[in-house]
Amino acid sequence: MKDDQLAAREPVATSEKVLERIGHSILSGEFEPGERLTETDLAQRFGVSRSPLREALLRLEERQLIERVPFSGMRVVSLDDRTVDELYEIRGALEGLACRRAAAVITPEQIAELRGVLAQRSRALKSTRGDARQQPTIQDFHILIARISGNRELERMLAGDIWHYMRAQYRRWARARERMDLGHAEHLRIVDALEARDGELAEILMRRHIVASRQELVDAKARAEARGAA
Amino acid sequence: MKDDQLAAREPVATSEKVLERIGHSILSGEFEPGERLTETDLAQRFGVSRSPLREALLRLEERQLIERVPFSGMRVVSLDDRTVDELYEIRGALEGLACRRAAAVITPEQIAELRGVLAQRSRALKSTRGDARQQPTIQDFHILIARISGNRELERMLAGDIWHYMRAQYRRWARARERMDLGHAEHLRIVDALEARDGELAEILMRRHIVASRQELVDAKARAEARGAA
DNA sequence: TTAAGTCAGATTGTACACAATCATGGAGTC
DNA sequence: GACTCCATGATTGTGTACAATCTGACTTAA
Repeated sequence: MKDDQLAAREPVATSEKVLERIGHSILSGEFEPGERLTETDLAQRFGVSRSPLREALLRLEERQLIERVPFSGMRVVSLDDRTVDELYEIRGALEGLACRRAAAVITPEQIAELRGVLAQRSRALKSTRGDARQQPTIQDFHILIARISGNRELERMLAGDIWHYMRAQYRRWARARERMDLGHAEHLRIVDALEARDGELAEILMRRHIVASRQELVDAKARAEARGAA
Repeated sequence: MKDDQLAAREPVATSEKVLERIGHSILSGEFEPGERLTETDLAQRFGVSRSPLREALLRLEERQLIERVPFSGMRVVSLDDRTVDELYEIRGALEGLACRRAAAVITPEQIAELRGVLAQRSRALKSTRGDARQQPTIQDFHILIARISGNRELERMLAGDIWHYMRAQYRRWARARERMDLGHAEHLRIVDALEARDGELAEILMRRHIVASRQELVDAKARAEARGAA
């Protein structure tokens, strides 16, 4: 069962199904960033009419996964370095807030749950030899903190597609696993701070963690470009 | 000219025009929160077909201004107290970030611009006798800081409709002007901090300012309910 | 050679008809 | 009397045809 909560009913309408499919195609990299899309092609490709397809595309546009220009065409969003920087900065502020609030209300059971997620992720990391594409619990840790904070709007915001998309572009370059181990240590320290009910510290640690993640992305991209063409 | 920047082209498509109209109707309170809407009625009302109307409604749903349930109906979102609390908390974190970053890069010209906005608002406040509905520059101050911060995604986020809608519900109760004067003083202190390039202080002041605004909303609503039916 | 103008092709935007689904009310039964 | 079932109306979801708009190439003239 996937719907963790809040009655996420299975999609019955065609538009919902095609929305999930296209969204997944973008997030998984099946559609390249910047790739041009046409309604007719997509409709044929997915075997649906243009009407439900359009609905899906409009939603994706509102979620900033595709860009459209009237009467002209549409394309998959390509996040440039500046935008990724900006998004990471926003994410740091939001997750910092989540940590601060979570520290005030967290229960022992929830602490155990957080540690469980980290342990599961650590195991999965070893078994798959660091293949980042098969980590189902990476962002679960962050989302879980947001949920513990009790701020549903914050949780909803941090669960948005744009963040997944941002991370997806990261996976393209990051084959190295050093960062993963470092990240794991940082995660543990965040949980420690939450357990100590030190909201201020937890917020600072989370902000640093996100800054470090962003820095690793920059470095990984630089290395990749140095290998590729320079 | 309204398009401040970024080539906000005038809408040519019917769906864009009807989107603006419905959005304005919701934000202005012409459509009550919780009011039920039907596609057929709205289509007749605005003299358009259901197709462009549906596009507008889908966008509004993604922006959390209306709620839809498949095959059943749709209604204008009604923000309950808890949600407003959560949104204010998020807004505080985001605007705090904007202040922190703006302090690092602000120019004397931009400081003057901020003071200009405050002065204009102060004048408007006197001339219209504190009628909150005719304040075109209230949120301009906040958006301007976000713009100065240089984080375009942050600016886009803080310019979202949901925040306008949240404030709109506030205007319903707030006729008193004490809060406006207090808010004015707080705004001035924020600008002072920005001018001193004290990002940390600016962030703290902005967070407090938003907490105070939220508190005033709670009090105003309590007073209104006490007057009305209690 | 370059520039503007125009025309065709492609693509999106809109309208309308029909199908799928849901909610409400009443009839029937236990 | 309360409950279940079913039919009917209302509402949204989908398919298809057509109109509006844009892009790019080709022509033509300076």
